[in-house]
Amino acid sequence: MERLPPLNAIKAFEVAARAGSFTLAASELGVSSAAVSQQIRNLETWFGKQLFVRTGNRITLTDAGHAIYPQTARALGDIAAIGQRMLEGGLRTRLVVSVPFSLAELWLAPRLAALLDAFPHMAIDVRAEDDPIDLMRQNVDLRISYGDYHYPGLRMIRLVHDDVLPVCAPEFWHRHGNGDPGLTDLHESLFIHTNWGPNYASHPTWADWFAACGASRSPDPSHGRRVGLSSLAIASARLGLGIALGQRVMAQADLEAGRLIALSTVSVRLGHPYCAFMPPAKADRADVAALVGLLVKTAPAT
Amino acid sequence: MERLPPLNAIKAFEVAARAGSFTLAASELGVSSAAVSQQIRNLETWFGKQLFVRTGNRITLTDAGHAIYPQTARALGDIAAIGQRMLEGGLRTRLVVSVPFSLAELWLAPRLAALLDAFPHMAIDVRAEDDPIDLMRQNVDLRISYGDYHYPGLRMIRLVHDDVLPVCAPEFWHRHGNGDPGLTDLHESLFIHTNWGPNYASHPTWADWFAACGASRSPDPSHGRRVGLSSLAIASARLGLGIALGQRVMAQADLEAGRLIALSTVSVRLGHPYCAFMPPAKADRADVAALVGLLVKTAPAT
DNA sequence: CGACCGACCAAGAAAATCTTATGGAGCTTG
DNA sequence: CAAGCTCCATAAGATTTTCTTGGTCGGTCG
Repeated sequence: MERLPPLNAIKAFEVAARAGSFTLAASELGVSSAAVSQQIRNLETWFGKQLFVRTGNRITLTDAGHAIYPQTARALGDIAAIGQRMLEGGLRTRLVVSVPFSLAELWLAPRLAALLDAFPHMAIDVRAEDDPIDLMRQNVDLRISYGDYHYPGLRMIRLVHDDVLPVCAPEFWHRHGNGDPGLTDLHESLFIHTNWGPNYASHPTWADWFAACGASRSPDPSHGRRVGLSSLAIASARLGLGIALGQRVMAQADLEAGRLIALSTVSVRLGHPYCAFMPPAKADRADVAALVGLLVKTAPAT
Repeated sequence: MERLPPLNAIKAFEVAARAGSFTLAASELGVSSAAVSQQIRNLETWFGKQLFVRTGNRITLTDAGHAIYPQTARALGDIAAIGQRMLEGGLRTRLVVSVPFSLAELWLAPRLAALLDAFPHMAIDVRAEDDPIDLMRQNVDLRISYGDYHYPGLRMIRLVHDDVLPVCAPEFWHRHGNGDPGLTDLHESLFIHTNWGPNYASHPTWADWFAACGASRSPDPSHGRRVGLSSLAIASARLGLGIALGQRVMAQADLEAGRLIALSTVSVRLGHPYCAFMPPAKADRADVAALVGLLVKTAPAT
């Protein structure tokens, strides 16, 4: 004894009945019109009754379809409302954002500043932590991570596909530079190497950058300075400690302010983009949407 | 911007919350407990909130789960009710049964008589028609067909896997018989051949029956009588026109009444069972359920 | 009358779902 | 207190559902 009609077919029916067209319904649902057609037919054979009359290329609700439409719309509306209630449930309007350590200061902070300009009363928690993290357990509304692996069930939005380029402080270049954009003759000890940690095997190194230049040089990481965080490489370069292979998004502000200079136009793309992850239900929250919108907008065109 | 939580996960949640156990919920849903576990987790990541607390091998609703349960139950109940309304919609309580020509008289009719004994006021339409038929267009509530091909979306119930055996009228055997259960010496013209029609290539013939006996004989269908309907073969045999390879379910009554005699205990199974098909929603109708129940009950154990 | 639009259909592709098998945590029992 | 049970979690692979693609047909509009 079957009990419940196929729920996704009910959903398709509700949209199609409202839209008055399978094609429109399809675009609302983000699928092809054939898919809607099939779902509707599925429901019709379940009931053993036609729900639409097909007159050539147009559809109209049958009496039976008319009879059940309001109920379907109401029931689905109720279910949609469940998601909303869930969001307000905790009566906590604090927005919790989690970012990797490296992005917190040089990338997220300035953007958050812009957001707070627009919404001065928004309560935001920023948590700096490295993967892996569990959104649910730690009550995180929005997580920024490196990599576009599609975690099952989480909504993902690509933010920026960054690249790295050699940067250093102007004084440093004044003192040590030789004017060669190929950086071929510089002493090995002048380079800052970033150790990305075990989780980030795909990050570019100085060897990658020189290879992109067509040079065979590859400064030995055992000489020179080494830092364990990409934002720290930028900071070190800014302080005149050497030439860093810095991520553009992190160096941007310093470059514009003249605290850093780019030593070449050659850059190497990172293996993956930075992405935002969130539980799908939270994508509807105004504050989450605002922040994601801002982050996407301020991303350089990829 | 996603809008609706995954509906099947909602369904799983409703059942699990009501049952208080994933395992029980799983058996109610007819799936494995792992499936329920996954669906629940799916919903939890969608909301970004736990719905159950897992304490070892036991589960309890969280506050959030408690908060949404009533809504889910109500919404799903509404959707289930849609199916019910659909059934009563036409205010027609007439039960429409469709059977192949061959089954109408000798198989369905006596069973319907039994049903009407029990429910004298039941209004029944019997339609005799061969495949293919379209349940929906022709407003058929229950279709009996040969073959257990699972039509997509229709509920199917196997009724009886019939076999054929040689039968004839007692007087006929008295006149022409030779006492040999192998029927080896009978003249070819005494056999009645059934032409099952183009759709039924798998039906057994006299050749199959003799092969089952281990005999090499195979009466030439160009001699003897030929009929185009299996029930007509039974009727012809009853009238003394020859020896038919009759289906047991059709000959049953005549055999018991002595109007036909079985000439052998050797029988050949049909290629497929007879099955009942119906739109899933109609399986809930009391009259449909009653008829199906009766048909299943009166089927000989297979 | 011809071009376009929208629904249908069938086949293959893609994705969601389920099963199986395994492991662990907490009861219950001897 | 340990052994055995039950029940949930998890991962990998299988299965089934769902979706897309490409093509056809009927109807409508210019």
